Amino acid sequence: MTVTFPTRPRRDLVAPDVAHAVSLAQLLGDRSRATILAMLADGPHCVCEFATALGARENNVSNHLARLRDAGLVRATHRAEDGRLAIYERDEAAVAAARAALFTLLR
Amino acid sequence: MTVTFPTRPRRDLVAPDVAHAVSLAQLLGDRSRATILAMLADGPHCVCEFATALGARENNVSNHLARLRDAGLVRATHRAEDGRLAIYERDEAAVAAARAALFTLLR
DNA sequence: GACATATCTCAGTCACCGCTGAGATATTGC
DNA sequence: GCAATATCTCAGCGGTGACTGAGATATGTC
Repeated sequence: MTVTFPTRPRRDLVAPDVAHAVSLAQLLGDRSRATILAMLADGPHCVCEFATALGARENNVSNHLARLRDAGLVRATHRAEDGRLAIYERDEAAVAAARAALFTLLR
Repeated sequence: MTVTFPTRPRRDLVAPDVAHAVSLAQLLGDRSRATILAMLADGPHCVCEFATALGARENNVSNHLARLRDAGLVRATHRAEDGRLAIYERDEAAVAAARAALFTLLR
């Protein structure tokens, strides 16, 4: 049920801890990173594919991928066919956890 | 089903449009705004309550609320008891739409 | 009316973050 | 070995955005 506003403002309210959800939202709040995550929903991609689709430089994309890696949302693998390519894929468990954290904010 | 990485990188990939989800994530990517939205899940609050809970100044909170208002996520009302108080409540339809947009990013 | 309270607006400042440029590493193909 | 390709790292620059300070408005209280 929804609580109605009391007669007088309350001064004892405690701010909920939103730090985790905020850091996730900051990651999603960039066009490049959001696009990367959306593209990864359809399967793995290499850095050069992101760079082409985004119209961005590869070192720029690499920086964004490092942020996503640090957050655990994606991981890099290498294929035997061409060891130069860094193939990125989503960590589905981490993505599900991120979904849950953001939904808690907007529950 | 998940698509595996092809033999060669593709150069014809198109970046999906994530603009709306990104702007929402930017709104959530700030501790003050995220806290405000989380507090509003339990019912309406006035500006001074947010300011106290956040340890922030009221003009600062007012600025954040203006951002959330512009995005349509919250709206302000005034009670008859004290017309000075601006009581904020969430727009549940807009919040649901925001949830859906962010879910699309992490689908 | 005078004062206090609650909120809003906006210009100015400062810190953070994304992009660039340069250079390094590793792998493949000739 | 040498050149090309793919990626990574990092310092530096510039723009965006959050916080502050000052002032305005509106309402409530005495």
